[in-house]
Amino acid sequence: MTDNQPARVRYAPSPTGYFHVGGARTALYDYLLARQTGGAFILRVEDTDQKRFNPEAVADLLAGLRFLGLEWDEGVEAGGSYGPYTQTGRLDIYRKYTKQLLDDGYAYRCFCSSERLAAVNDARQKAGQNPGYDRHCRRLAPPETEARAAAGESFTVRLKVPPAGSITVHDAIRGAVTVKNSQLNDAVLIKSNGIPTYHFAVVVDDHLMEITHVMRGEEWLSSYPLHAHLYNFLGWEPPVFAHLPVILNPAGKGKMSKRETRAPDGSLYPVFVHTFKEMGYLPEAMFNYLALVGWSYDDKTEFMTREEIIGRFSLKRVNASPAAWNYDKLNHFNGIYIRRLSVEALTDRLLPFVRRAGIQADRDTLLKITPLIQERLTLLSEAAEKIDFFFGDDLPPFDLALLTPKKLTPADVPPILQKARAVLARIEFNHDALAAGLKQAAADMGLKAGQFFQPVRVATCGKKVAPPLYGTLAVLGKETVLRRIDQTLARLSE
RNA sequence: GCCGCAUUCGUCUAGUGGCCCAGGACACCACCCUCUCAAGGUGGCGACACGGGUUCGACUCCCGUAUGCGGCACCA
Repeated sequence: MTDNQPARVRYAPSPTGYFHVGGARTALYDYLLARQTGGAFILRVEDTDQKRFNPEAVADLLAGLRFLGLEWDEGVEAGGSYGPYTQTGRLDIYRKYTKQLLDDGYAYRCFCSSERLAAVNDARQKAGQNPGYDRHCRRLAPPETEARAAAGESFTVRLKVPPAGSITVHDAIRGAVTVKNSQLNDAVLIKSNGIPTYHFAVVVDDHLMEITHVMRGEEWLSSYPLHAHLYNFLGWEPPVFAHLPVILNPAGKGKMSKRETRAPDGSLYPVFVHTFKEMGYLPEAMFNYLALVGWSYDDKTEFMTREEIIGRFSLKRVNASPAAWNYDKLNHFNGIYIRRLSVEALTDRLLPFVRRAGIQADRDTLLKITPLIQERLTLLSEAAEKIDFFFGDDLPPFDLALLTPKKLTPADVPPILQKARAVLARIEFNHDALAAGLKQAAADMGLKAGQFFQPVRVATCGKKVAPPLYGTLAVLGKETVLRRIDQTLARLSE
């Protein structure tokens, strides 16, 4: 399927917020390419923005990647021979290449104050020009700038963009993109605090870590030409670049929010990986769906195993246009994956969700209940409210009006329950016997099965919508079933 | 404002000049199955943004317009 050499691919988020689906999709594609080619998936943390750094974000990121099964071979916590894998640990390295750029005349020191920069920006915009820096310090002679720097004056280091001409860059998804150099700014490479900007750090790190494919969000496409100049000035061969389209909100209008919002009905629209996990989305369903947000294999194949996706993934088939996140479709995927699980596996995944909901469930009992709800689940978290009545001896009070089936009256209910009780008392509690007995009982009373079953269901489960009756009664057991029917009958006669 | 990217059913997509009066999936609707709810089955609704070219022939190529998105920070 692939003719690629082993790829070294990195996921390099900046830890400023929780791990969301956009980042997860990028990490997934990185992982796929690395696994497909037998290469390495590397995790690097871009913490050059000290102001927005959030230590909680790193933990959330690692947990999210592990949940999705995107195990990395190298990087944070995994180690490797290209470290450090956190940018603030690489300051000496950046210093070395800054000096090289300065010495070669591809960069210069800038002493402008932020006030002046802001003023220049305003003036340029008012004059109808592109906002940006006016290259004021670009003409300063190196001996002078060195002296000022040595004297302790604060400065940044800027890239010396070629004054004329244009540059053509290649994107694996979009093809060639040409930009005039006049559109480019003399971007800051090193901030006055000595820490590199993203632009500089990413180029140095990717090169030194021998990254072969850079996948990142589309928002970086505009600065790609800048990075390309940097590769040229440093005399390095650039890796393959692929700018992934943004993920749109479900309406397809505008970017998917990086904050979780609620629908008018109060339900949550998750965007963080940890929230999807808490809601009971399966990692395999997320993996499959995420792969399809922007990529497709052919005109009809959608359900694929991890191995199949790894084998079939191709950057050439990544769409250049943005894709809307479709919760309905993800839910559908999740339901399919839940149904594909073995009863044992589903039970094990359900157990923590059920217990978290406050139900004292034991695995053996749950094992018997799972088959009854397996094809009725979209999310693992939905199980609890579907099976709560299986636990505890007595039912919490329910609305007696629920007992009355369509076309019948409340007065019809007691005779039905009495008939059901009589039949249930004498038959064995297995599926076939229950089916035969209850159907016969309905026929004896001249009722449709549905009419006869409703009071029985409500009296034993406490709700109108419940798993199939025969299986439910069998799990509940004769003793509990008869007692609950008696209790309902008693409430009705009060 | 300037620059860049994108534009097929409501949504995700297939389609690389004739196989397409456009195929699949989610959602929606109807019917079937059925003890409720699901699941499953069958069928239906529904799209090439617009205008010019190029060509015997354009969803596919070119130009323009419109719309959306991104960038133009000592944030990533």
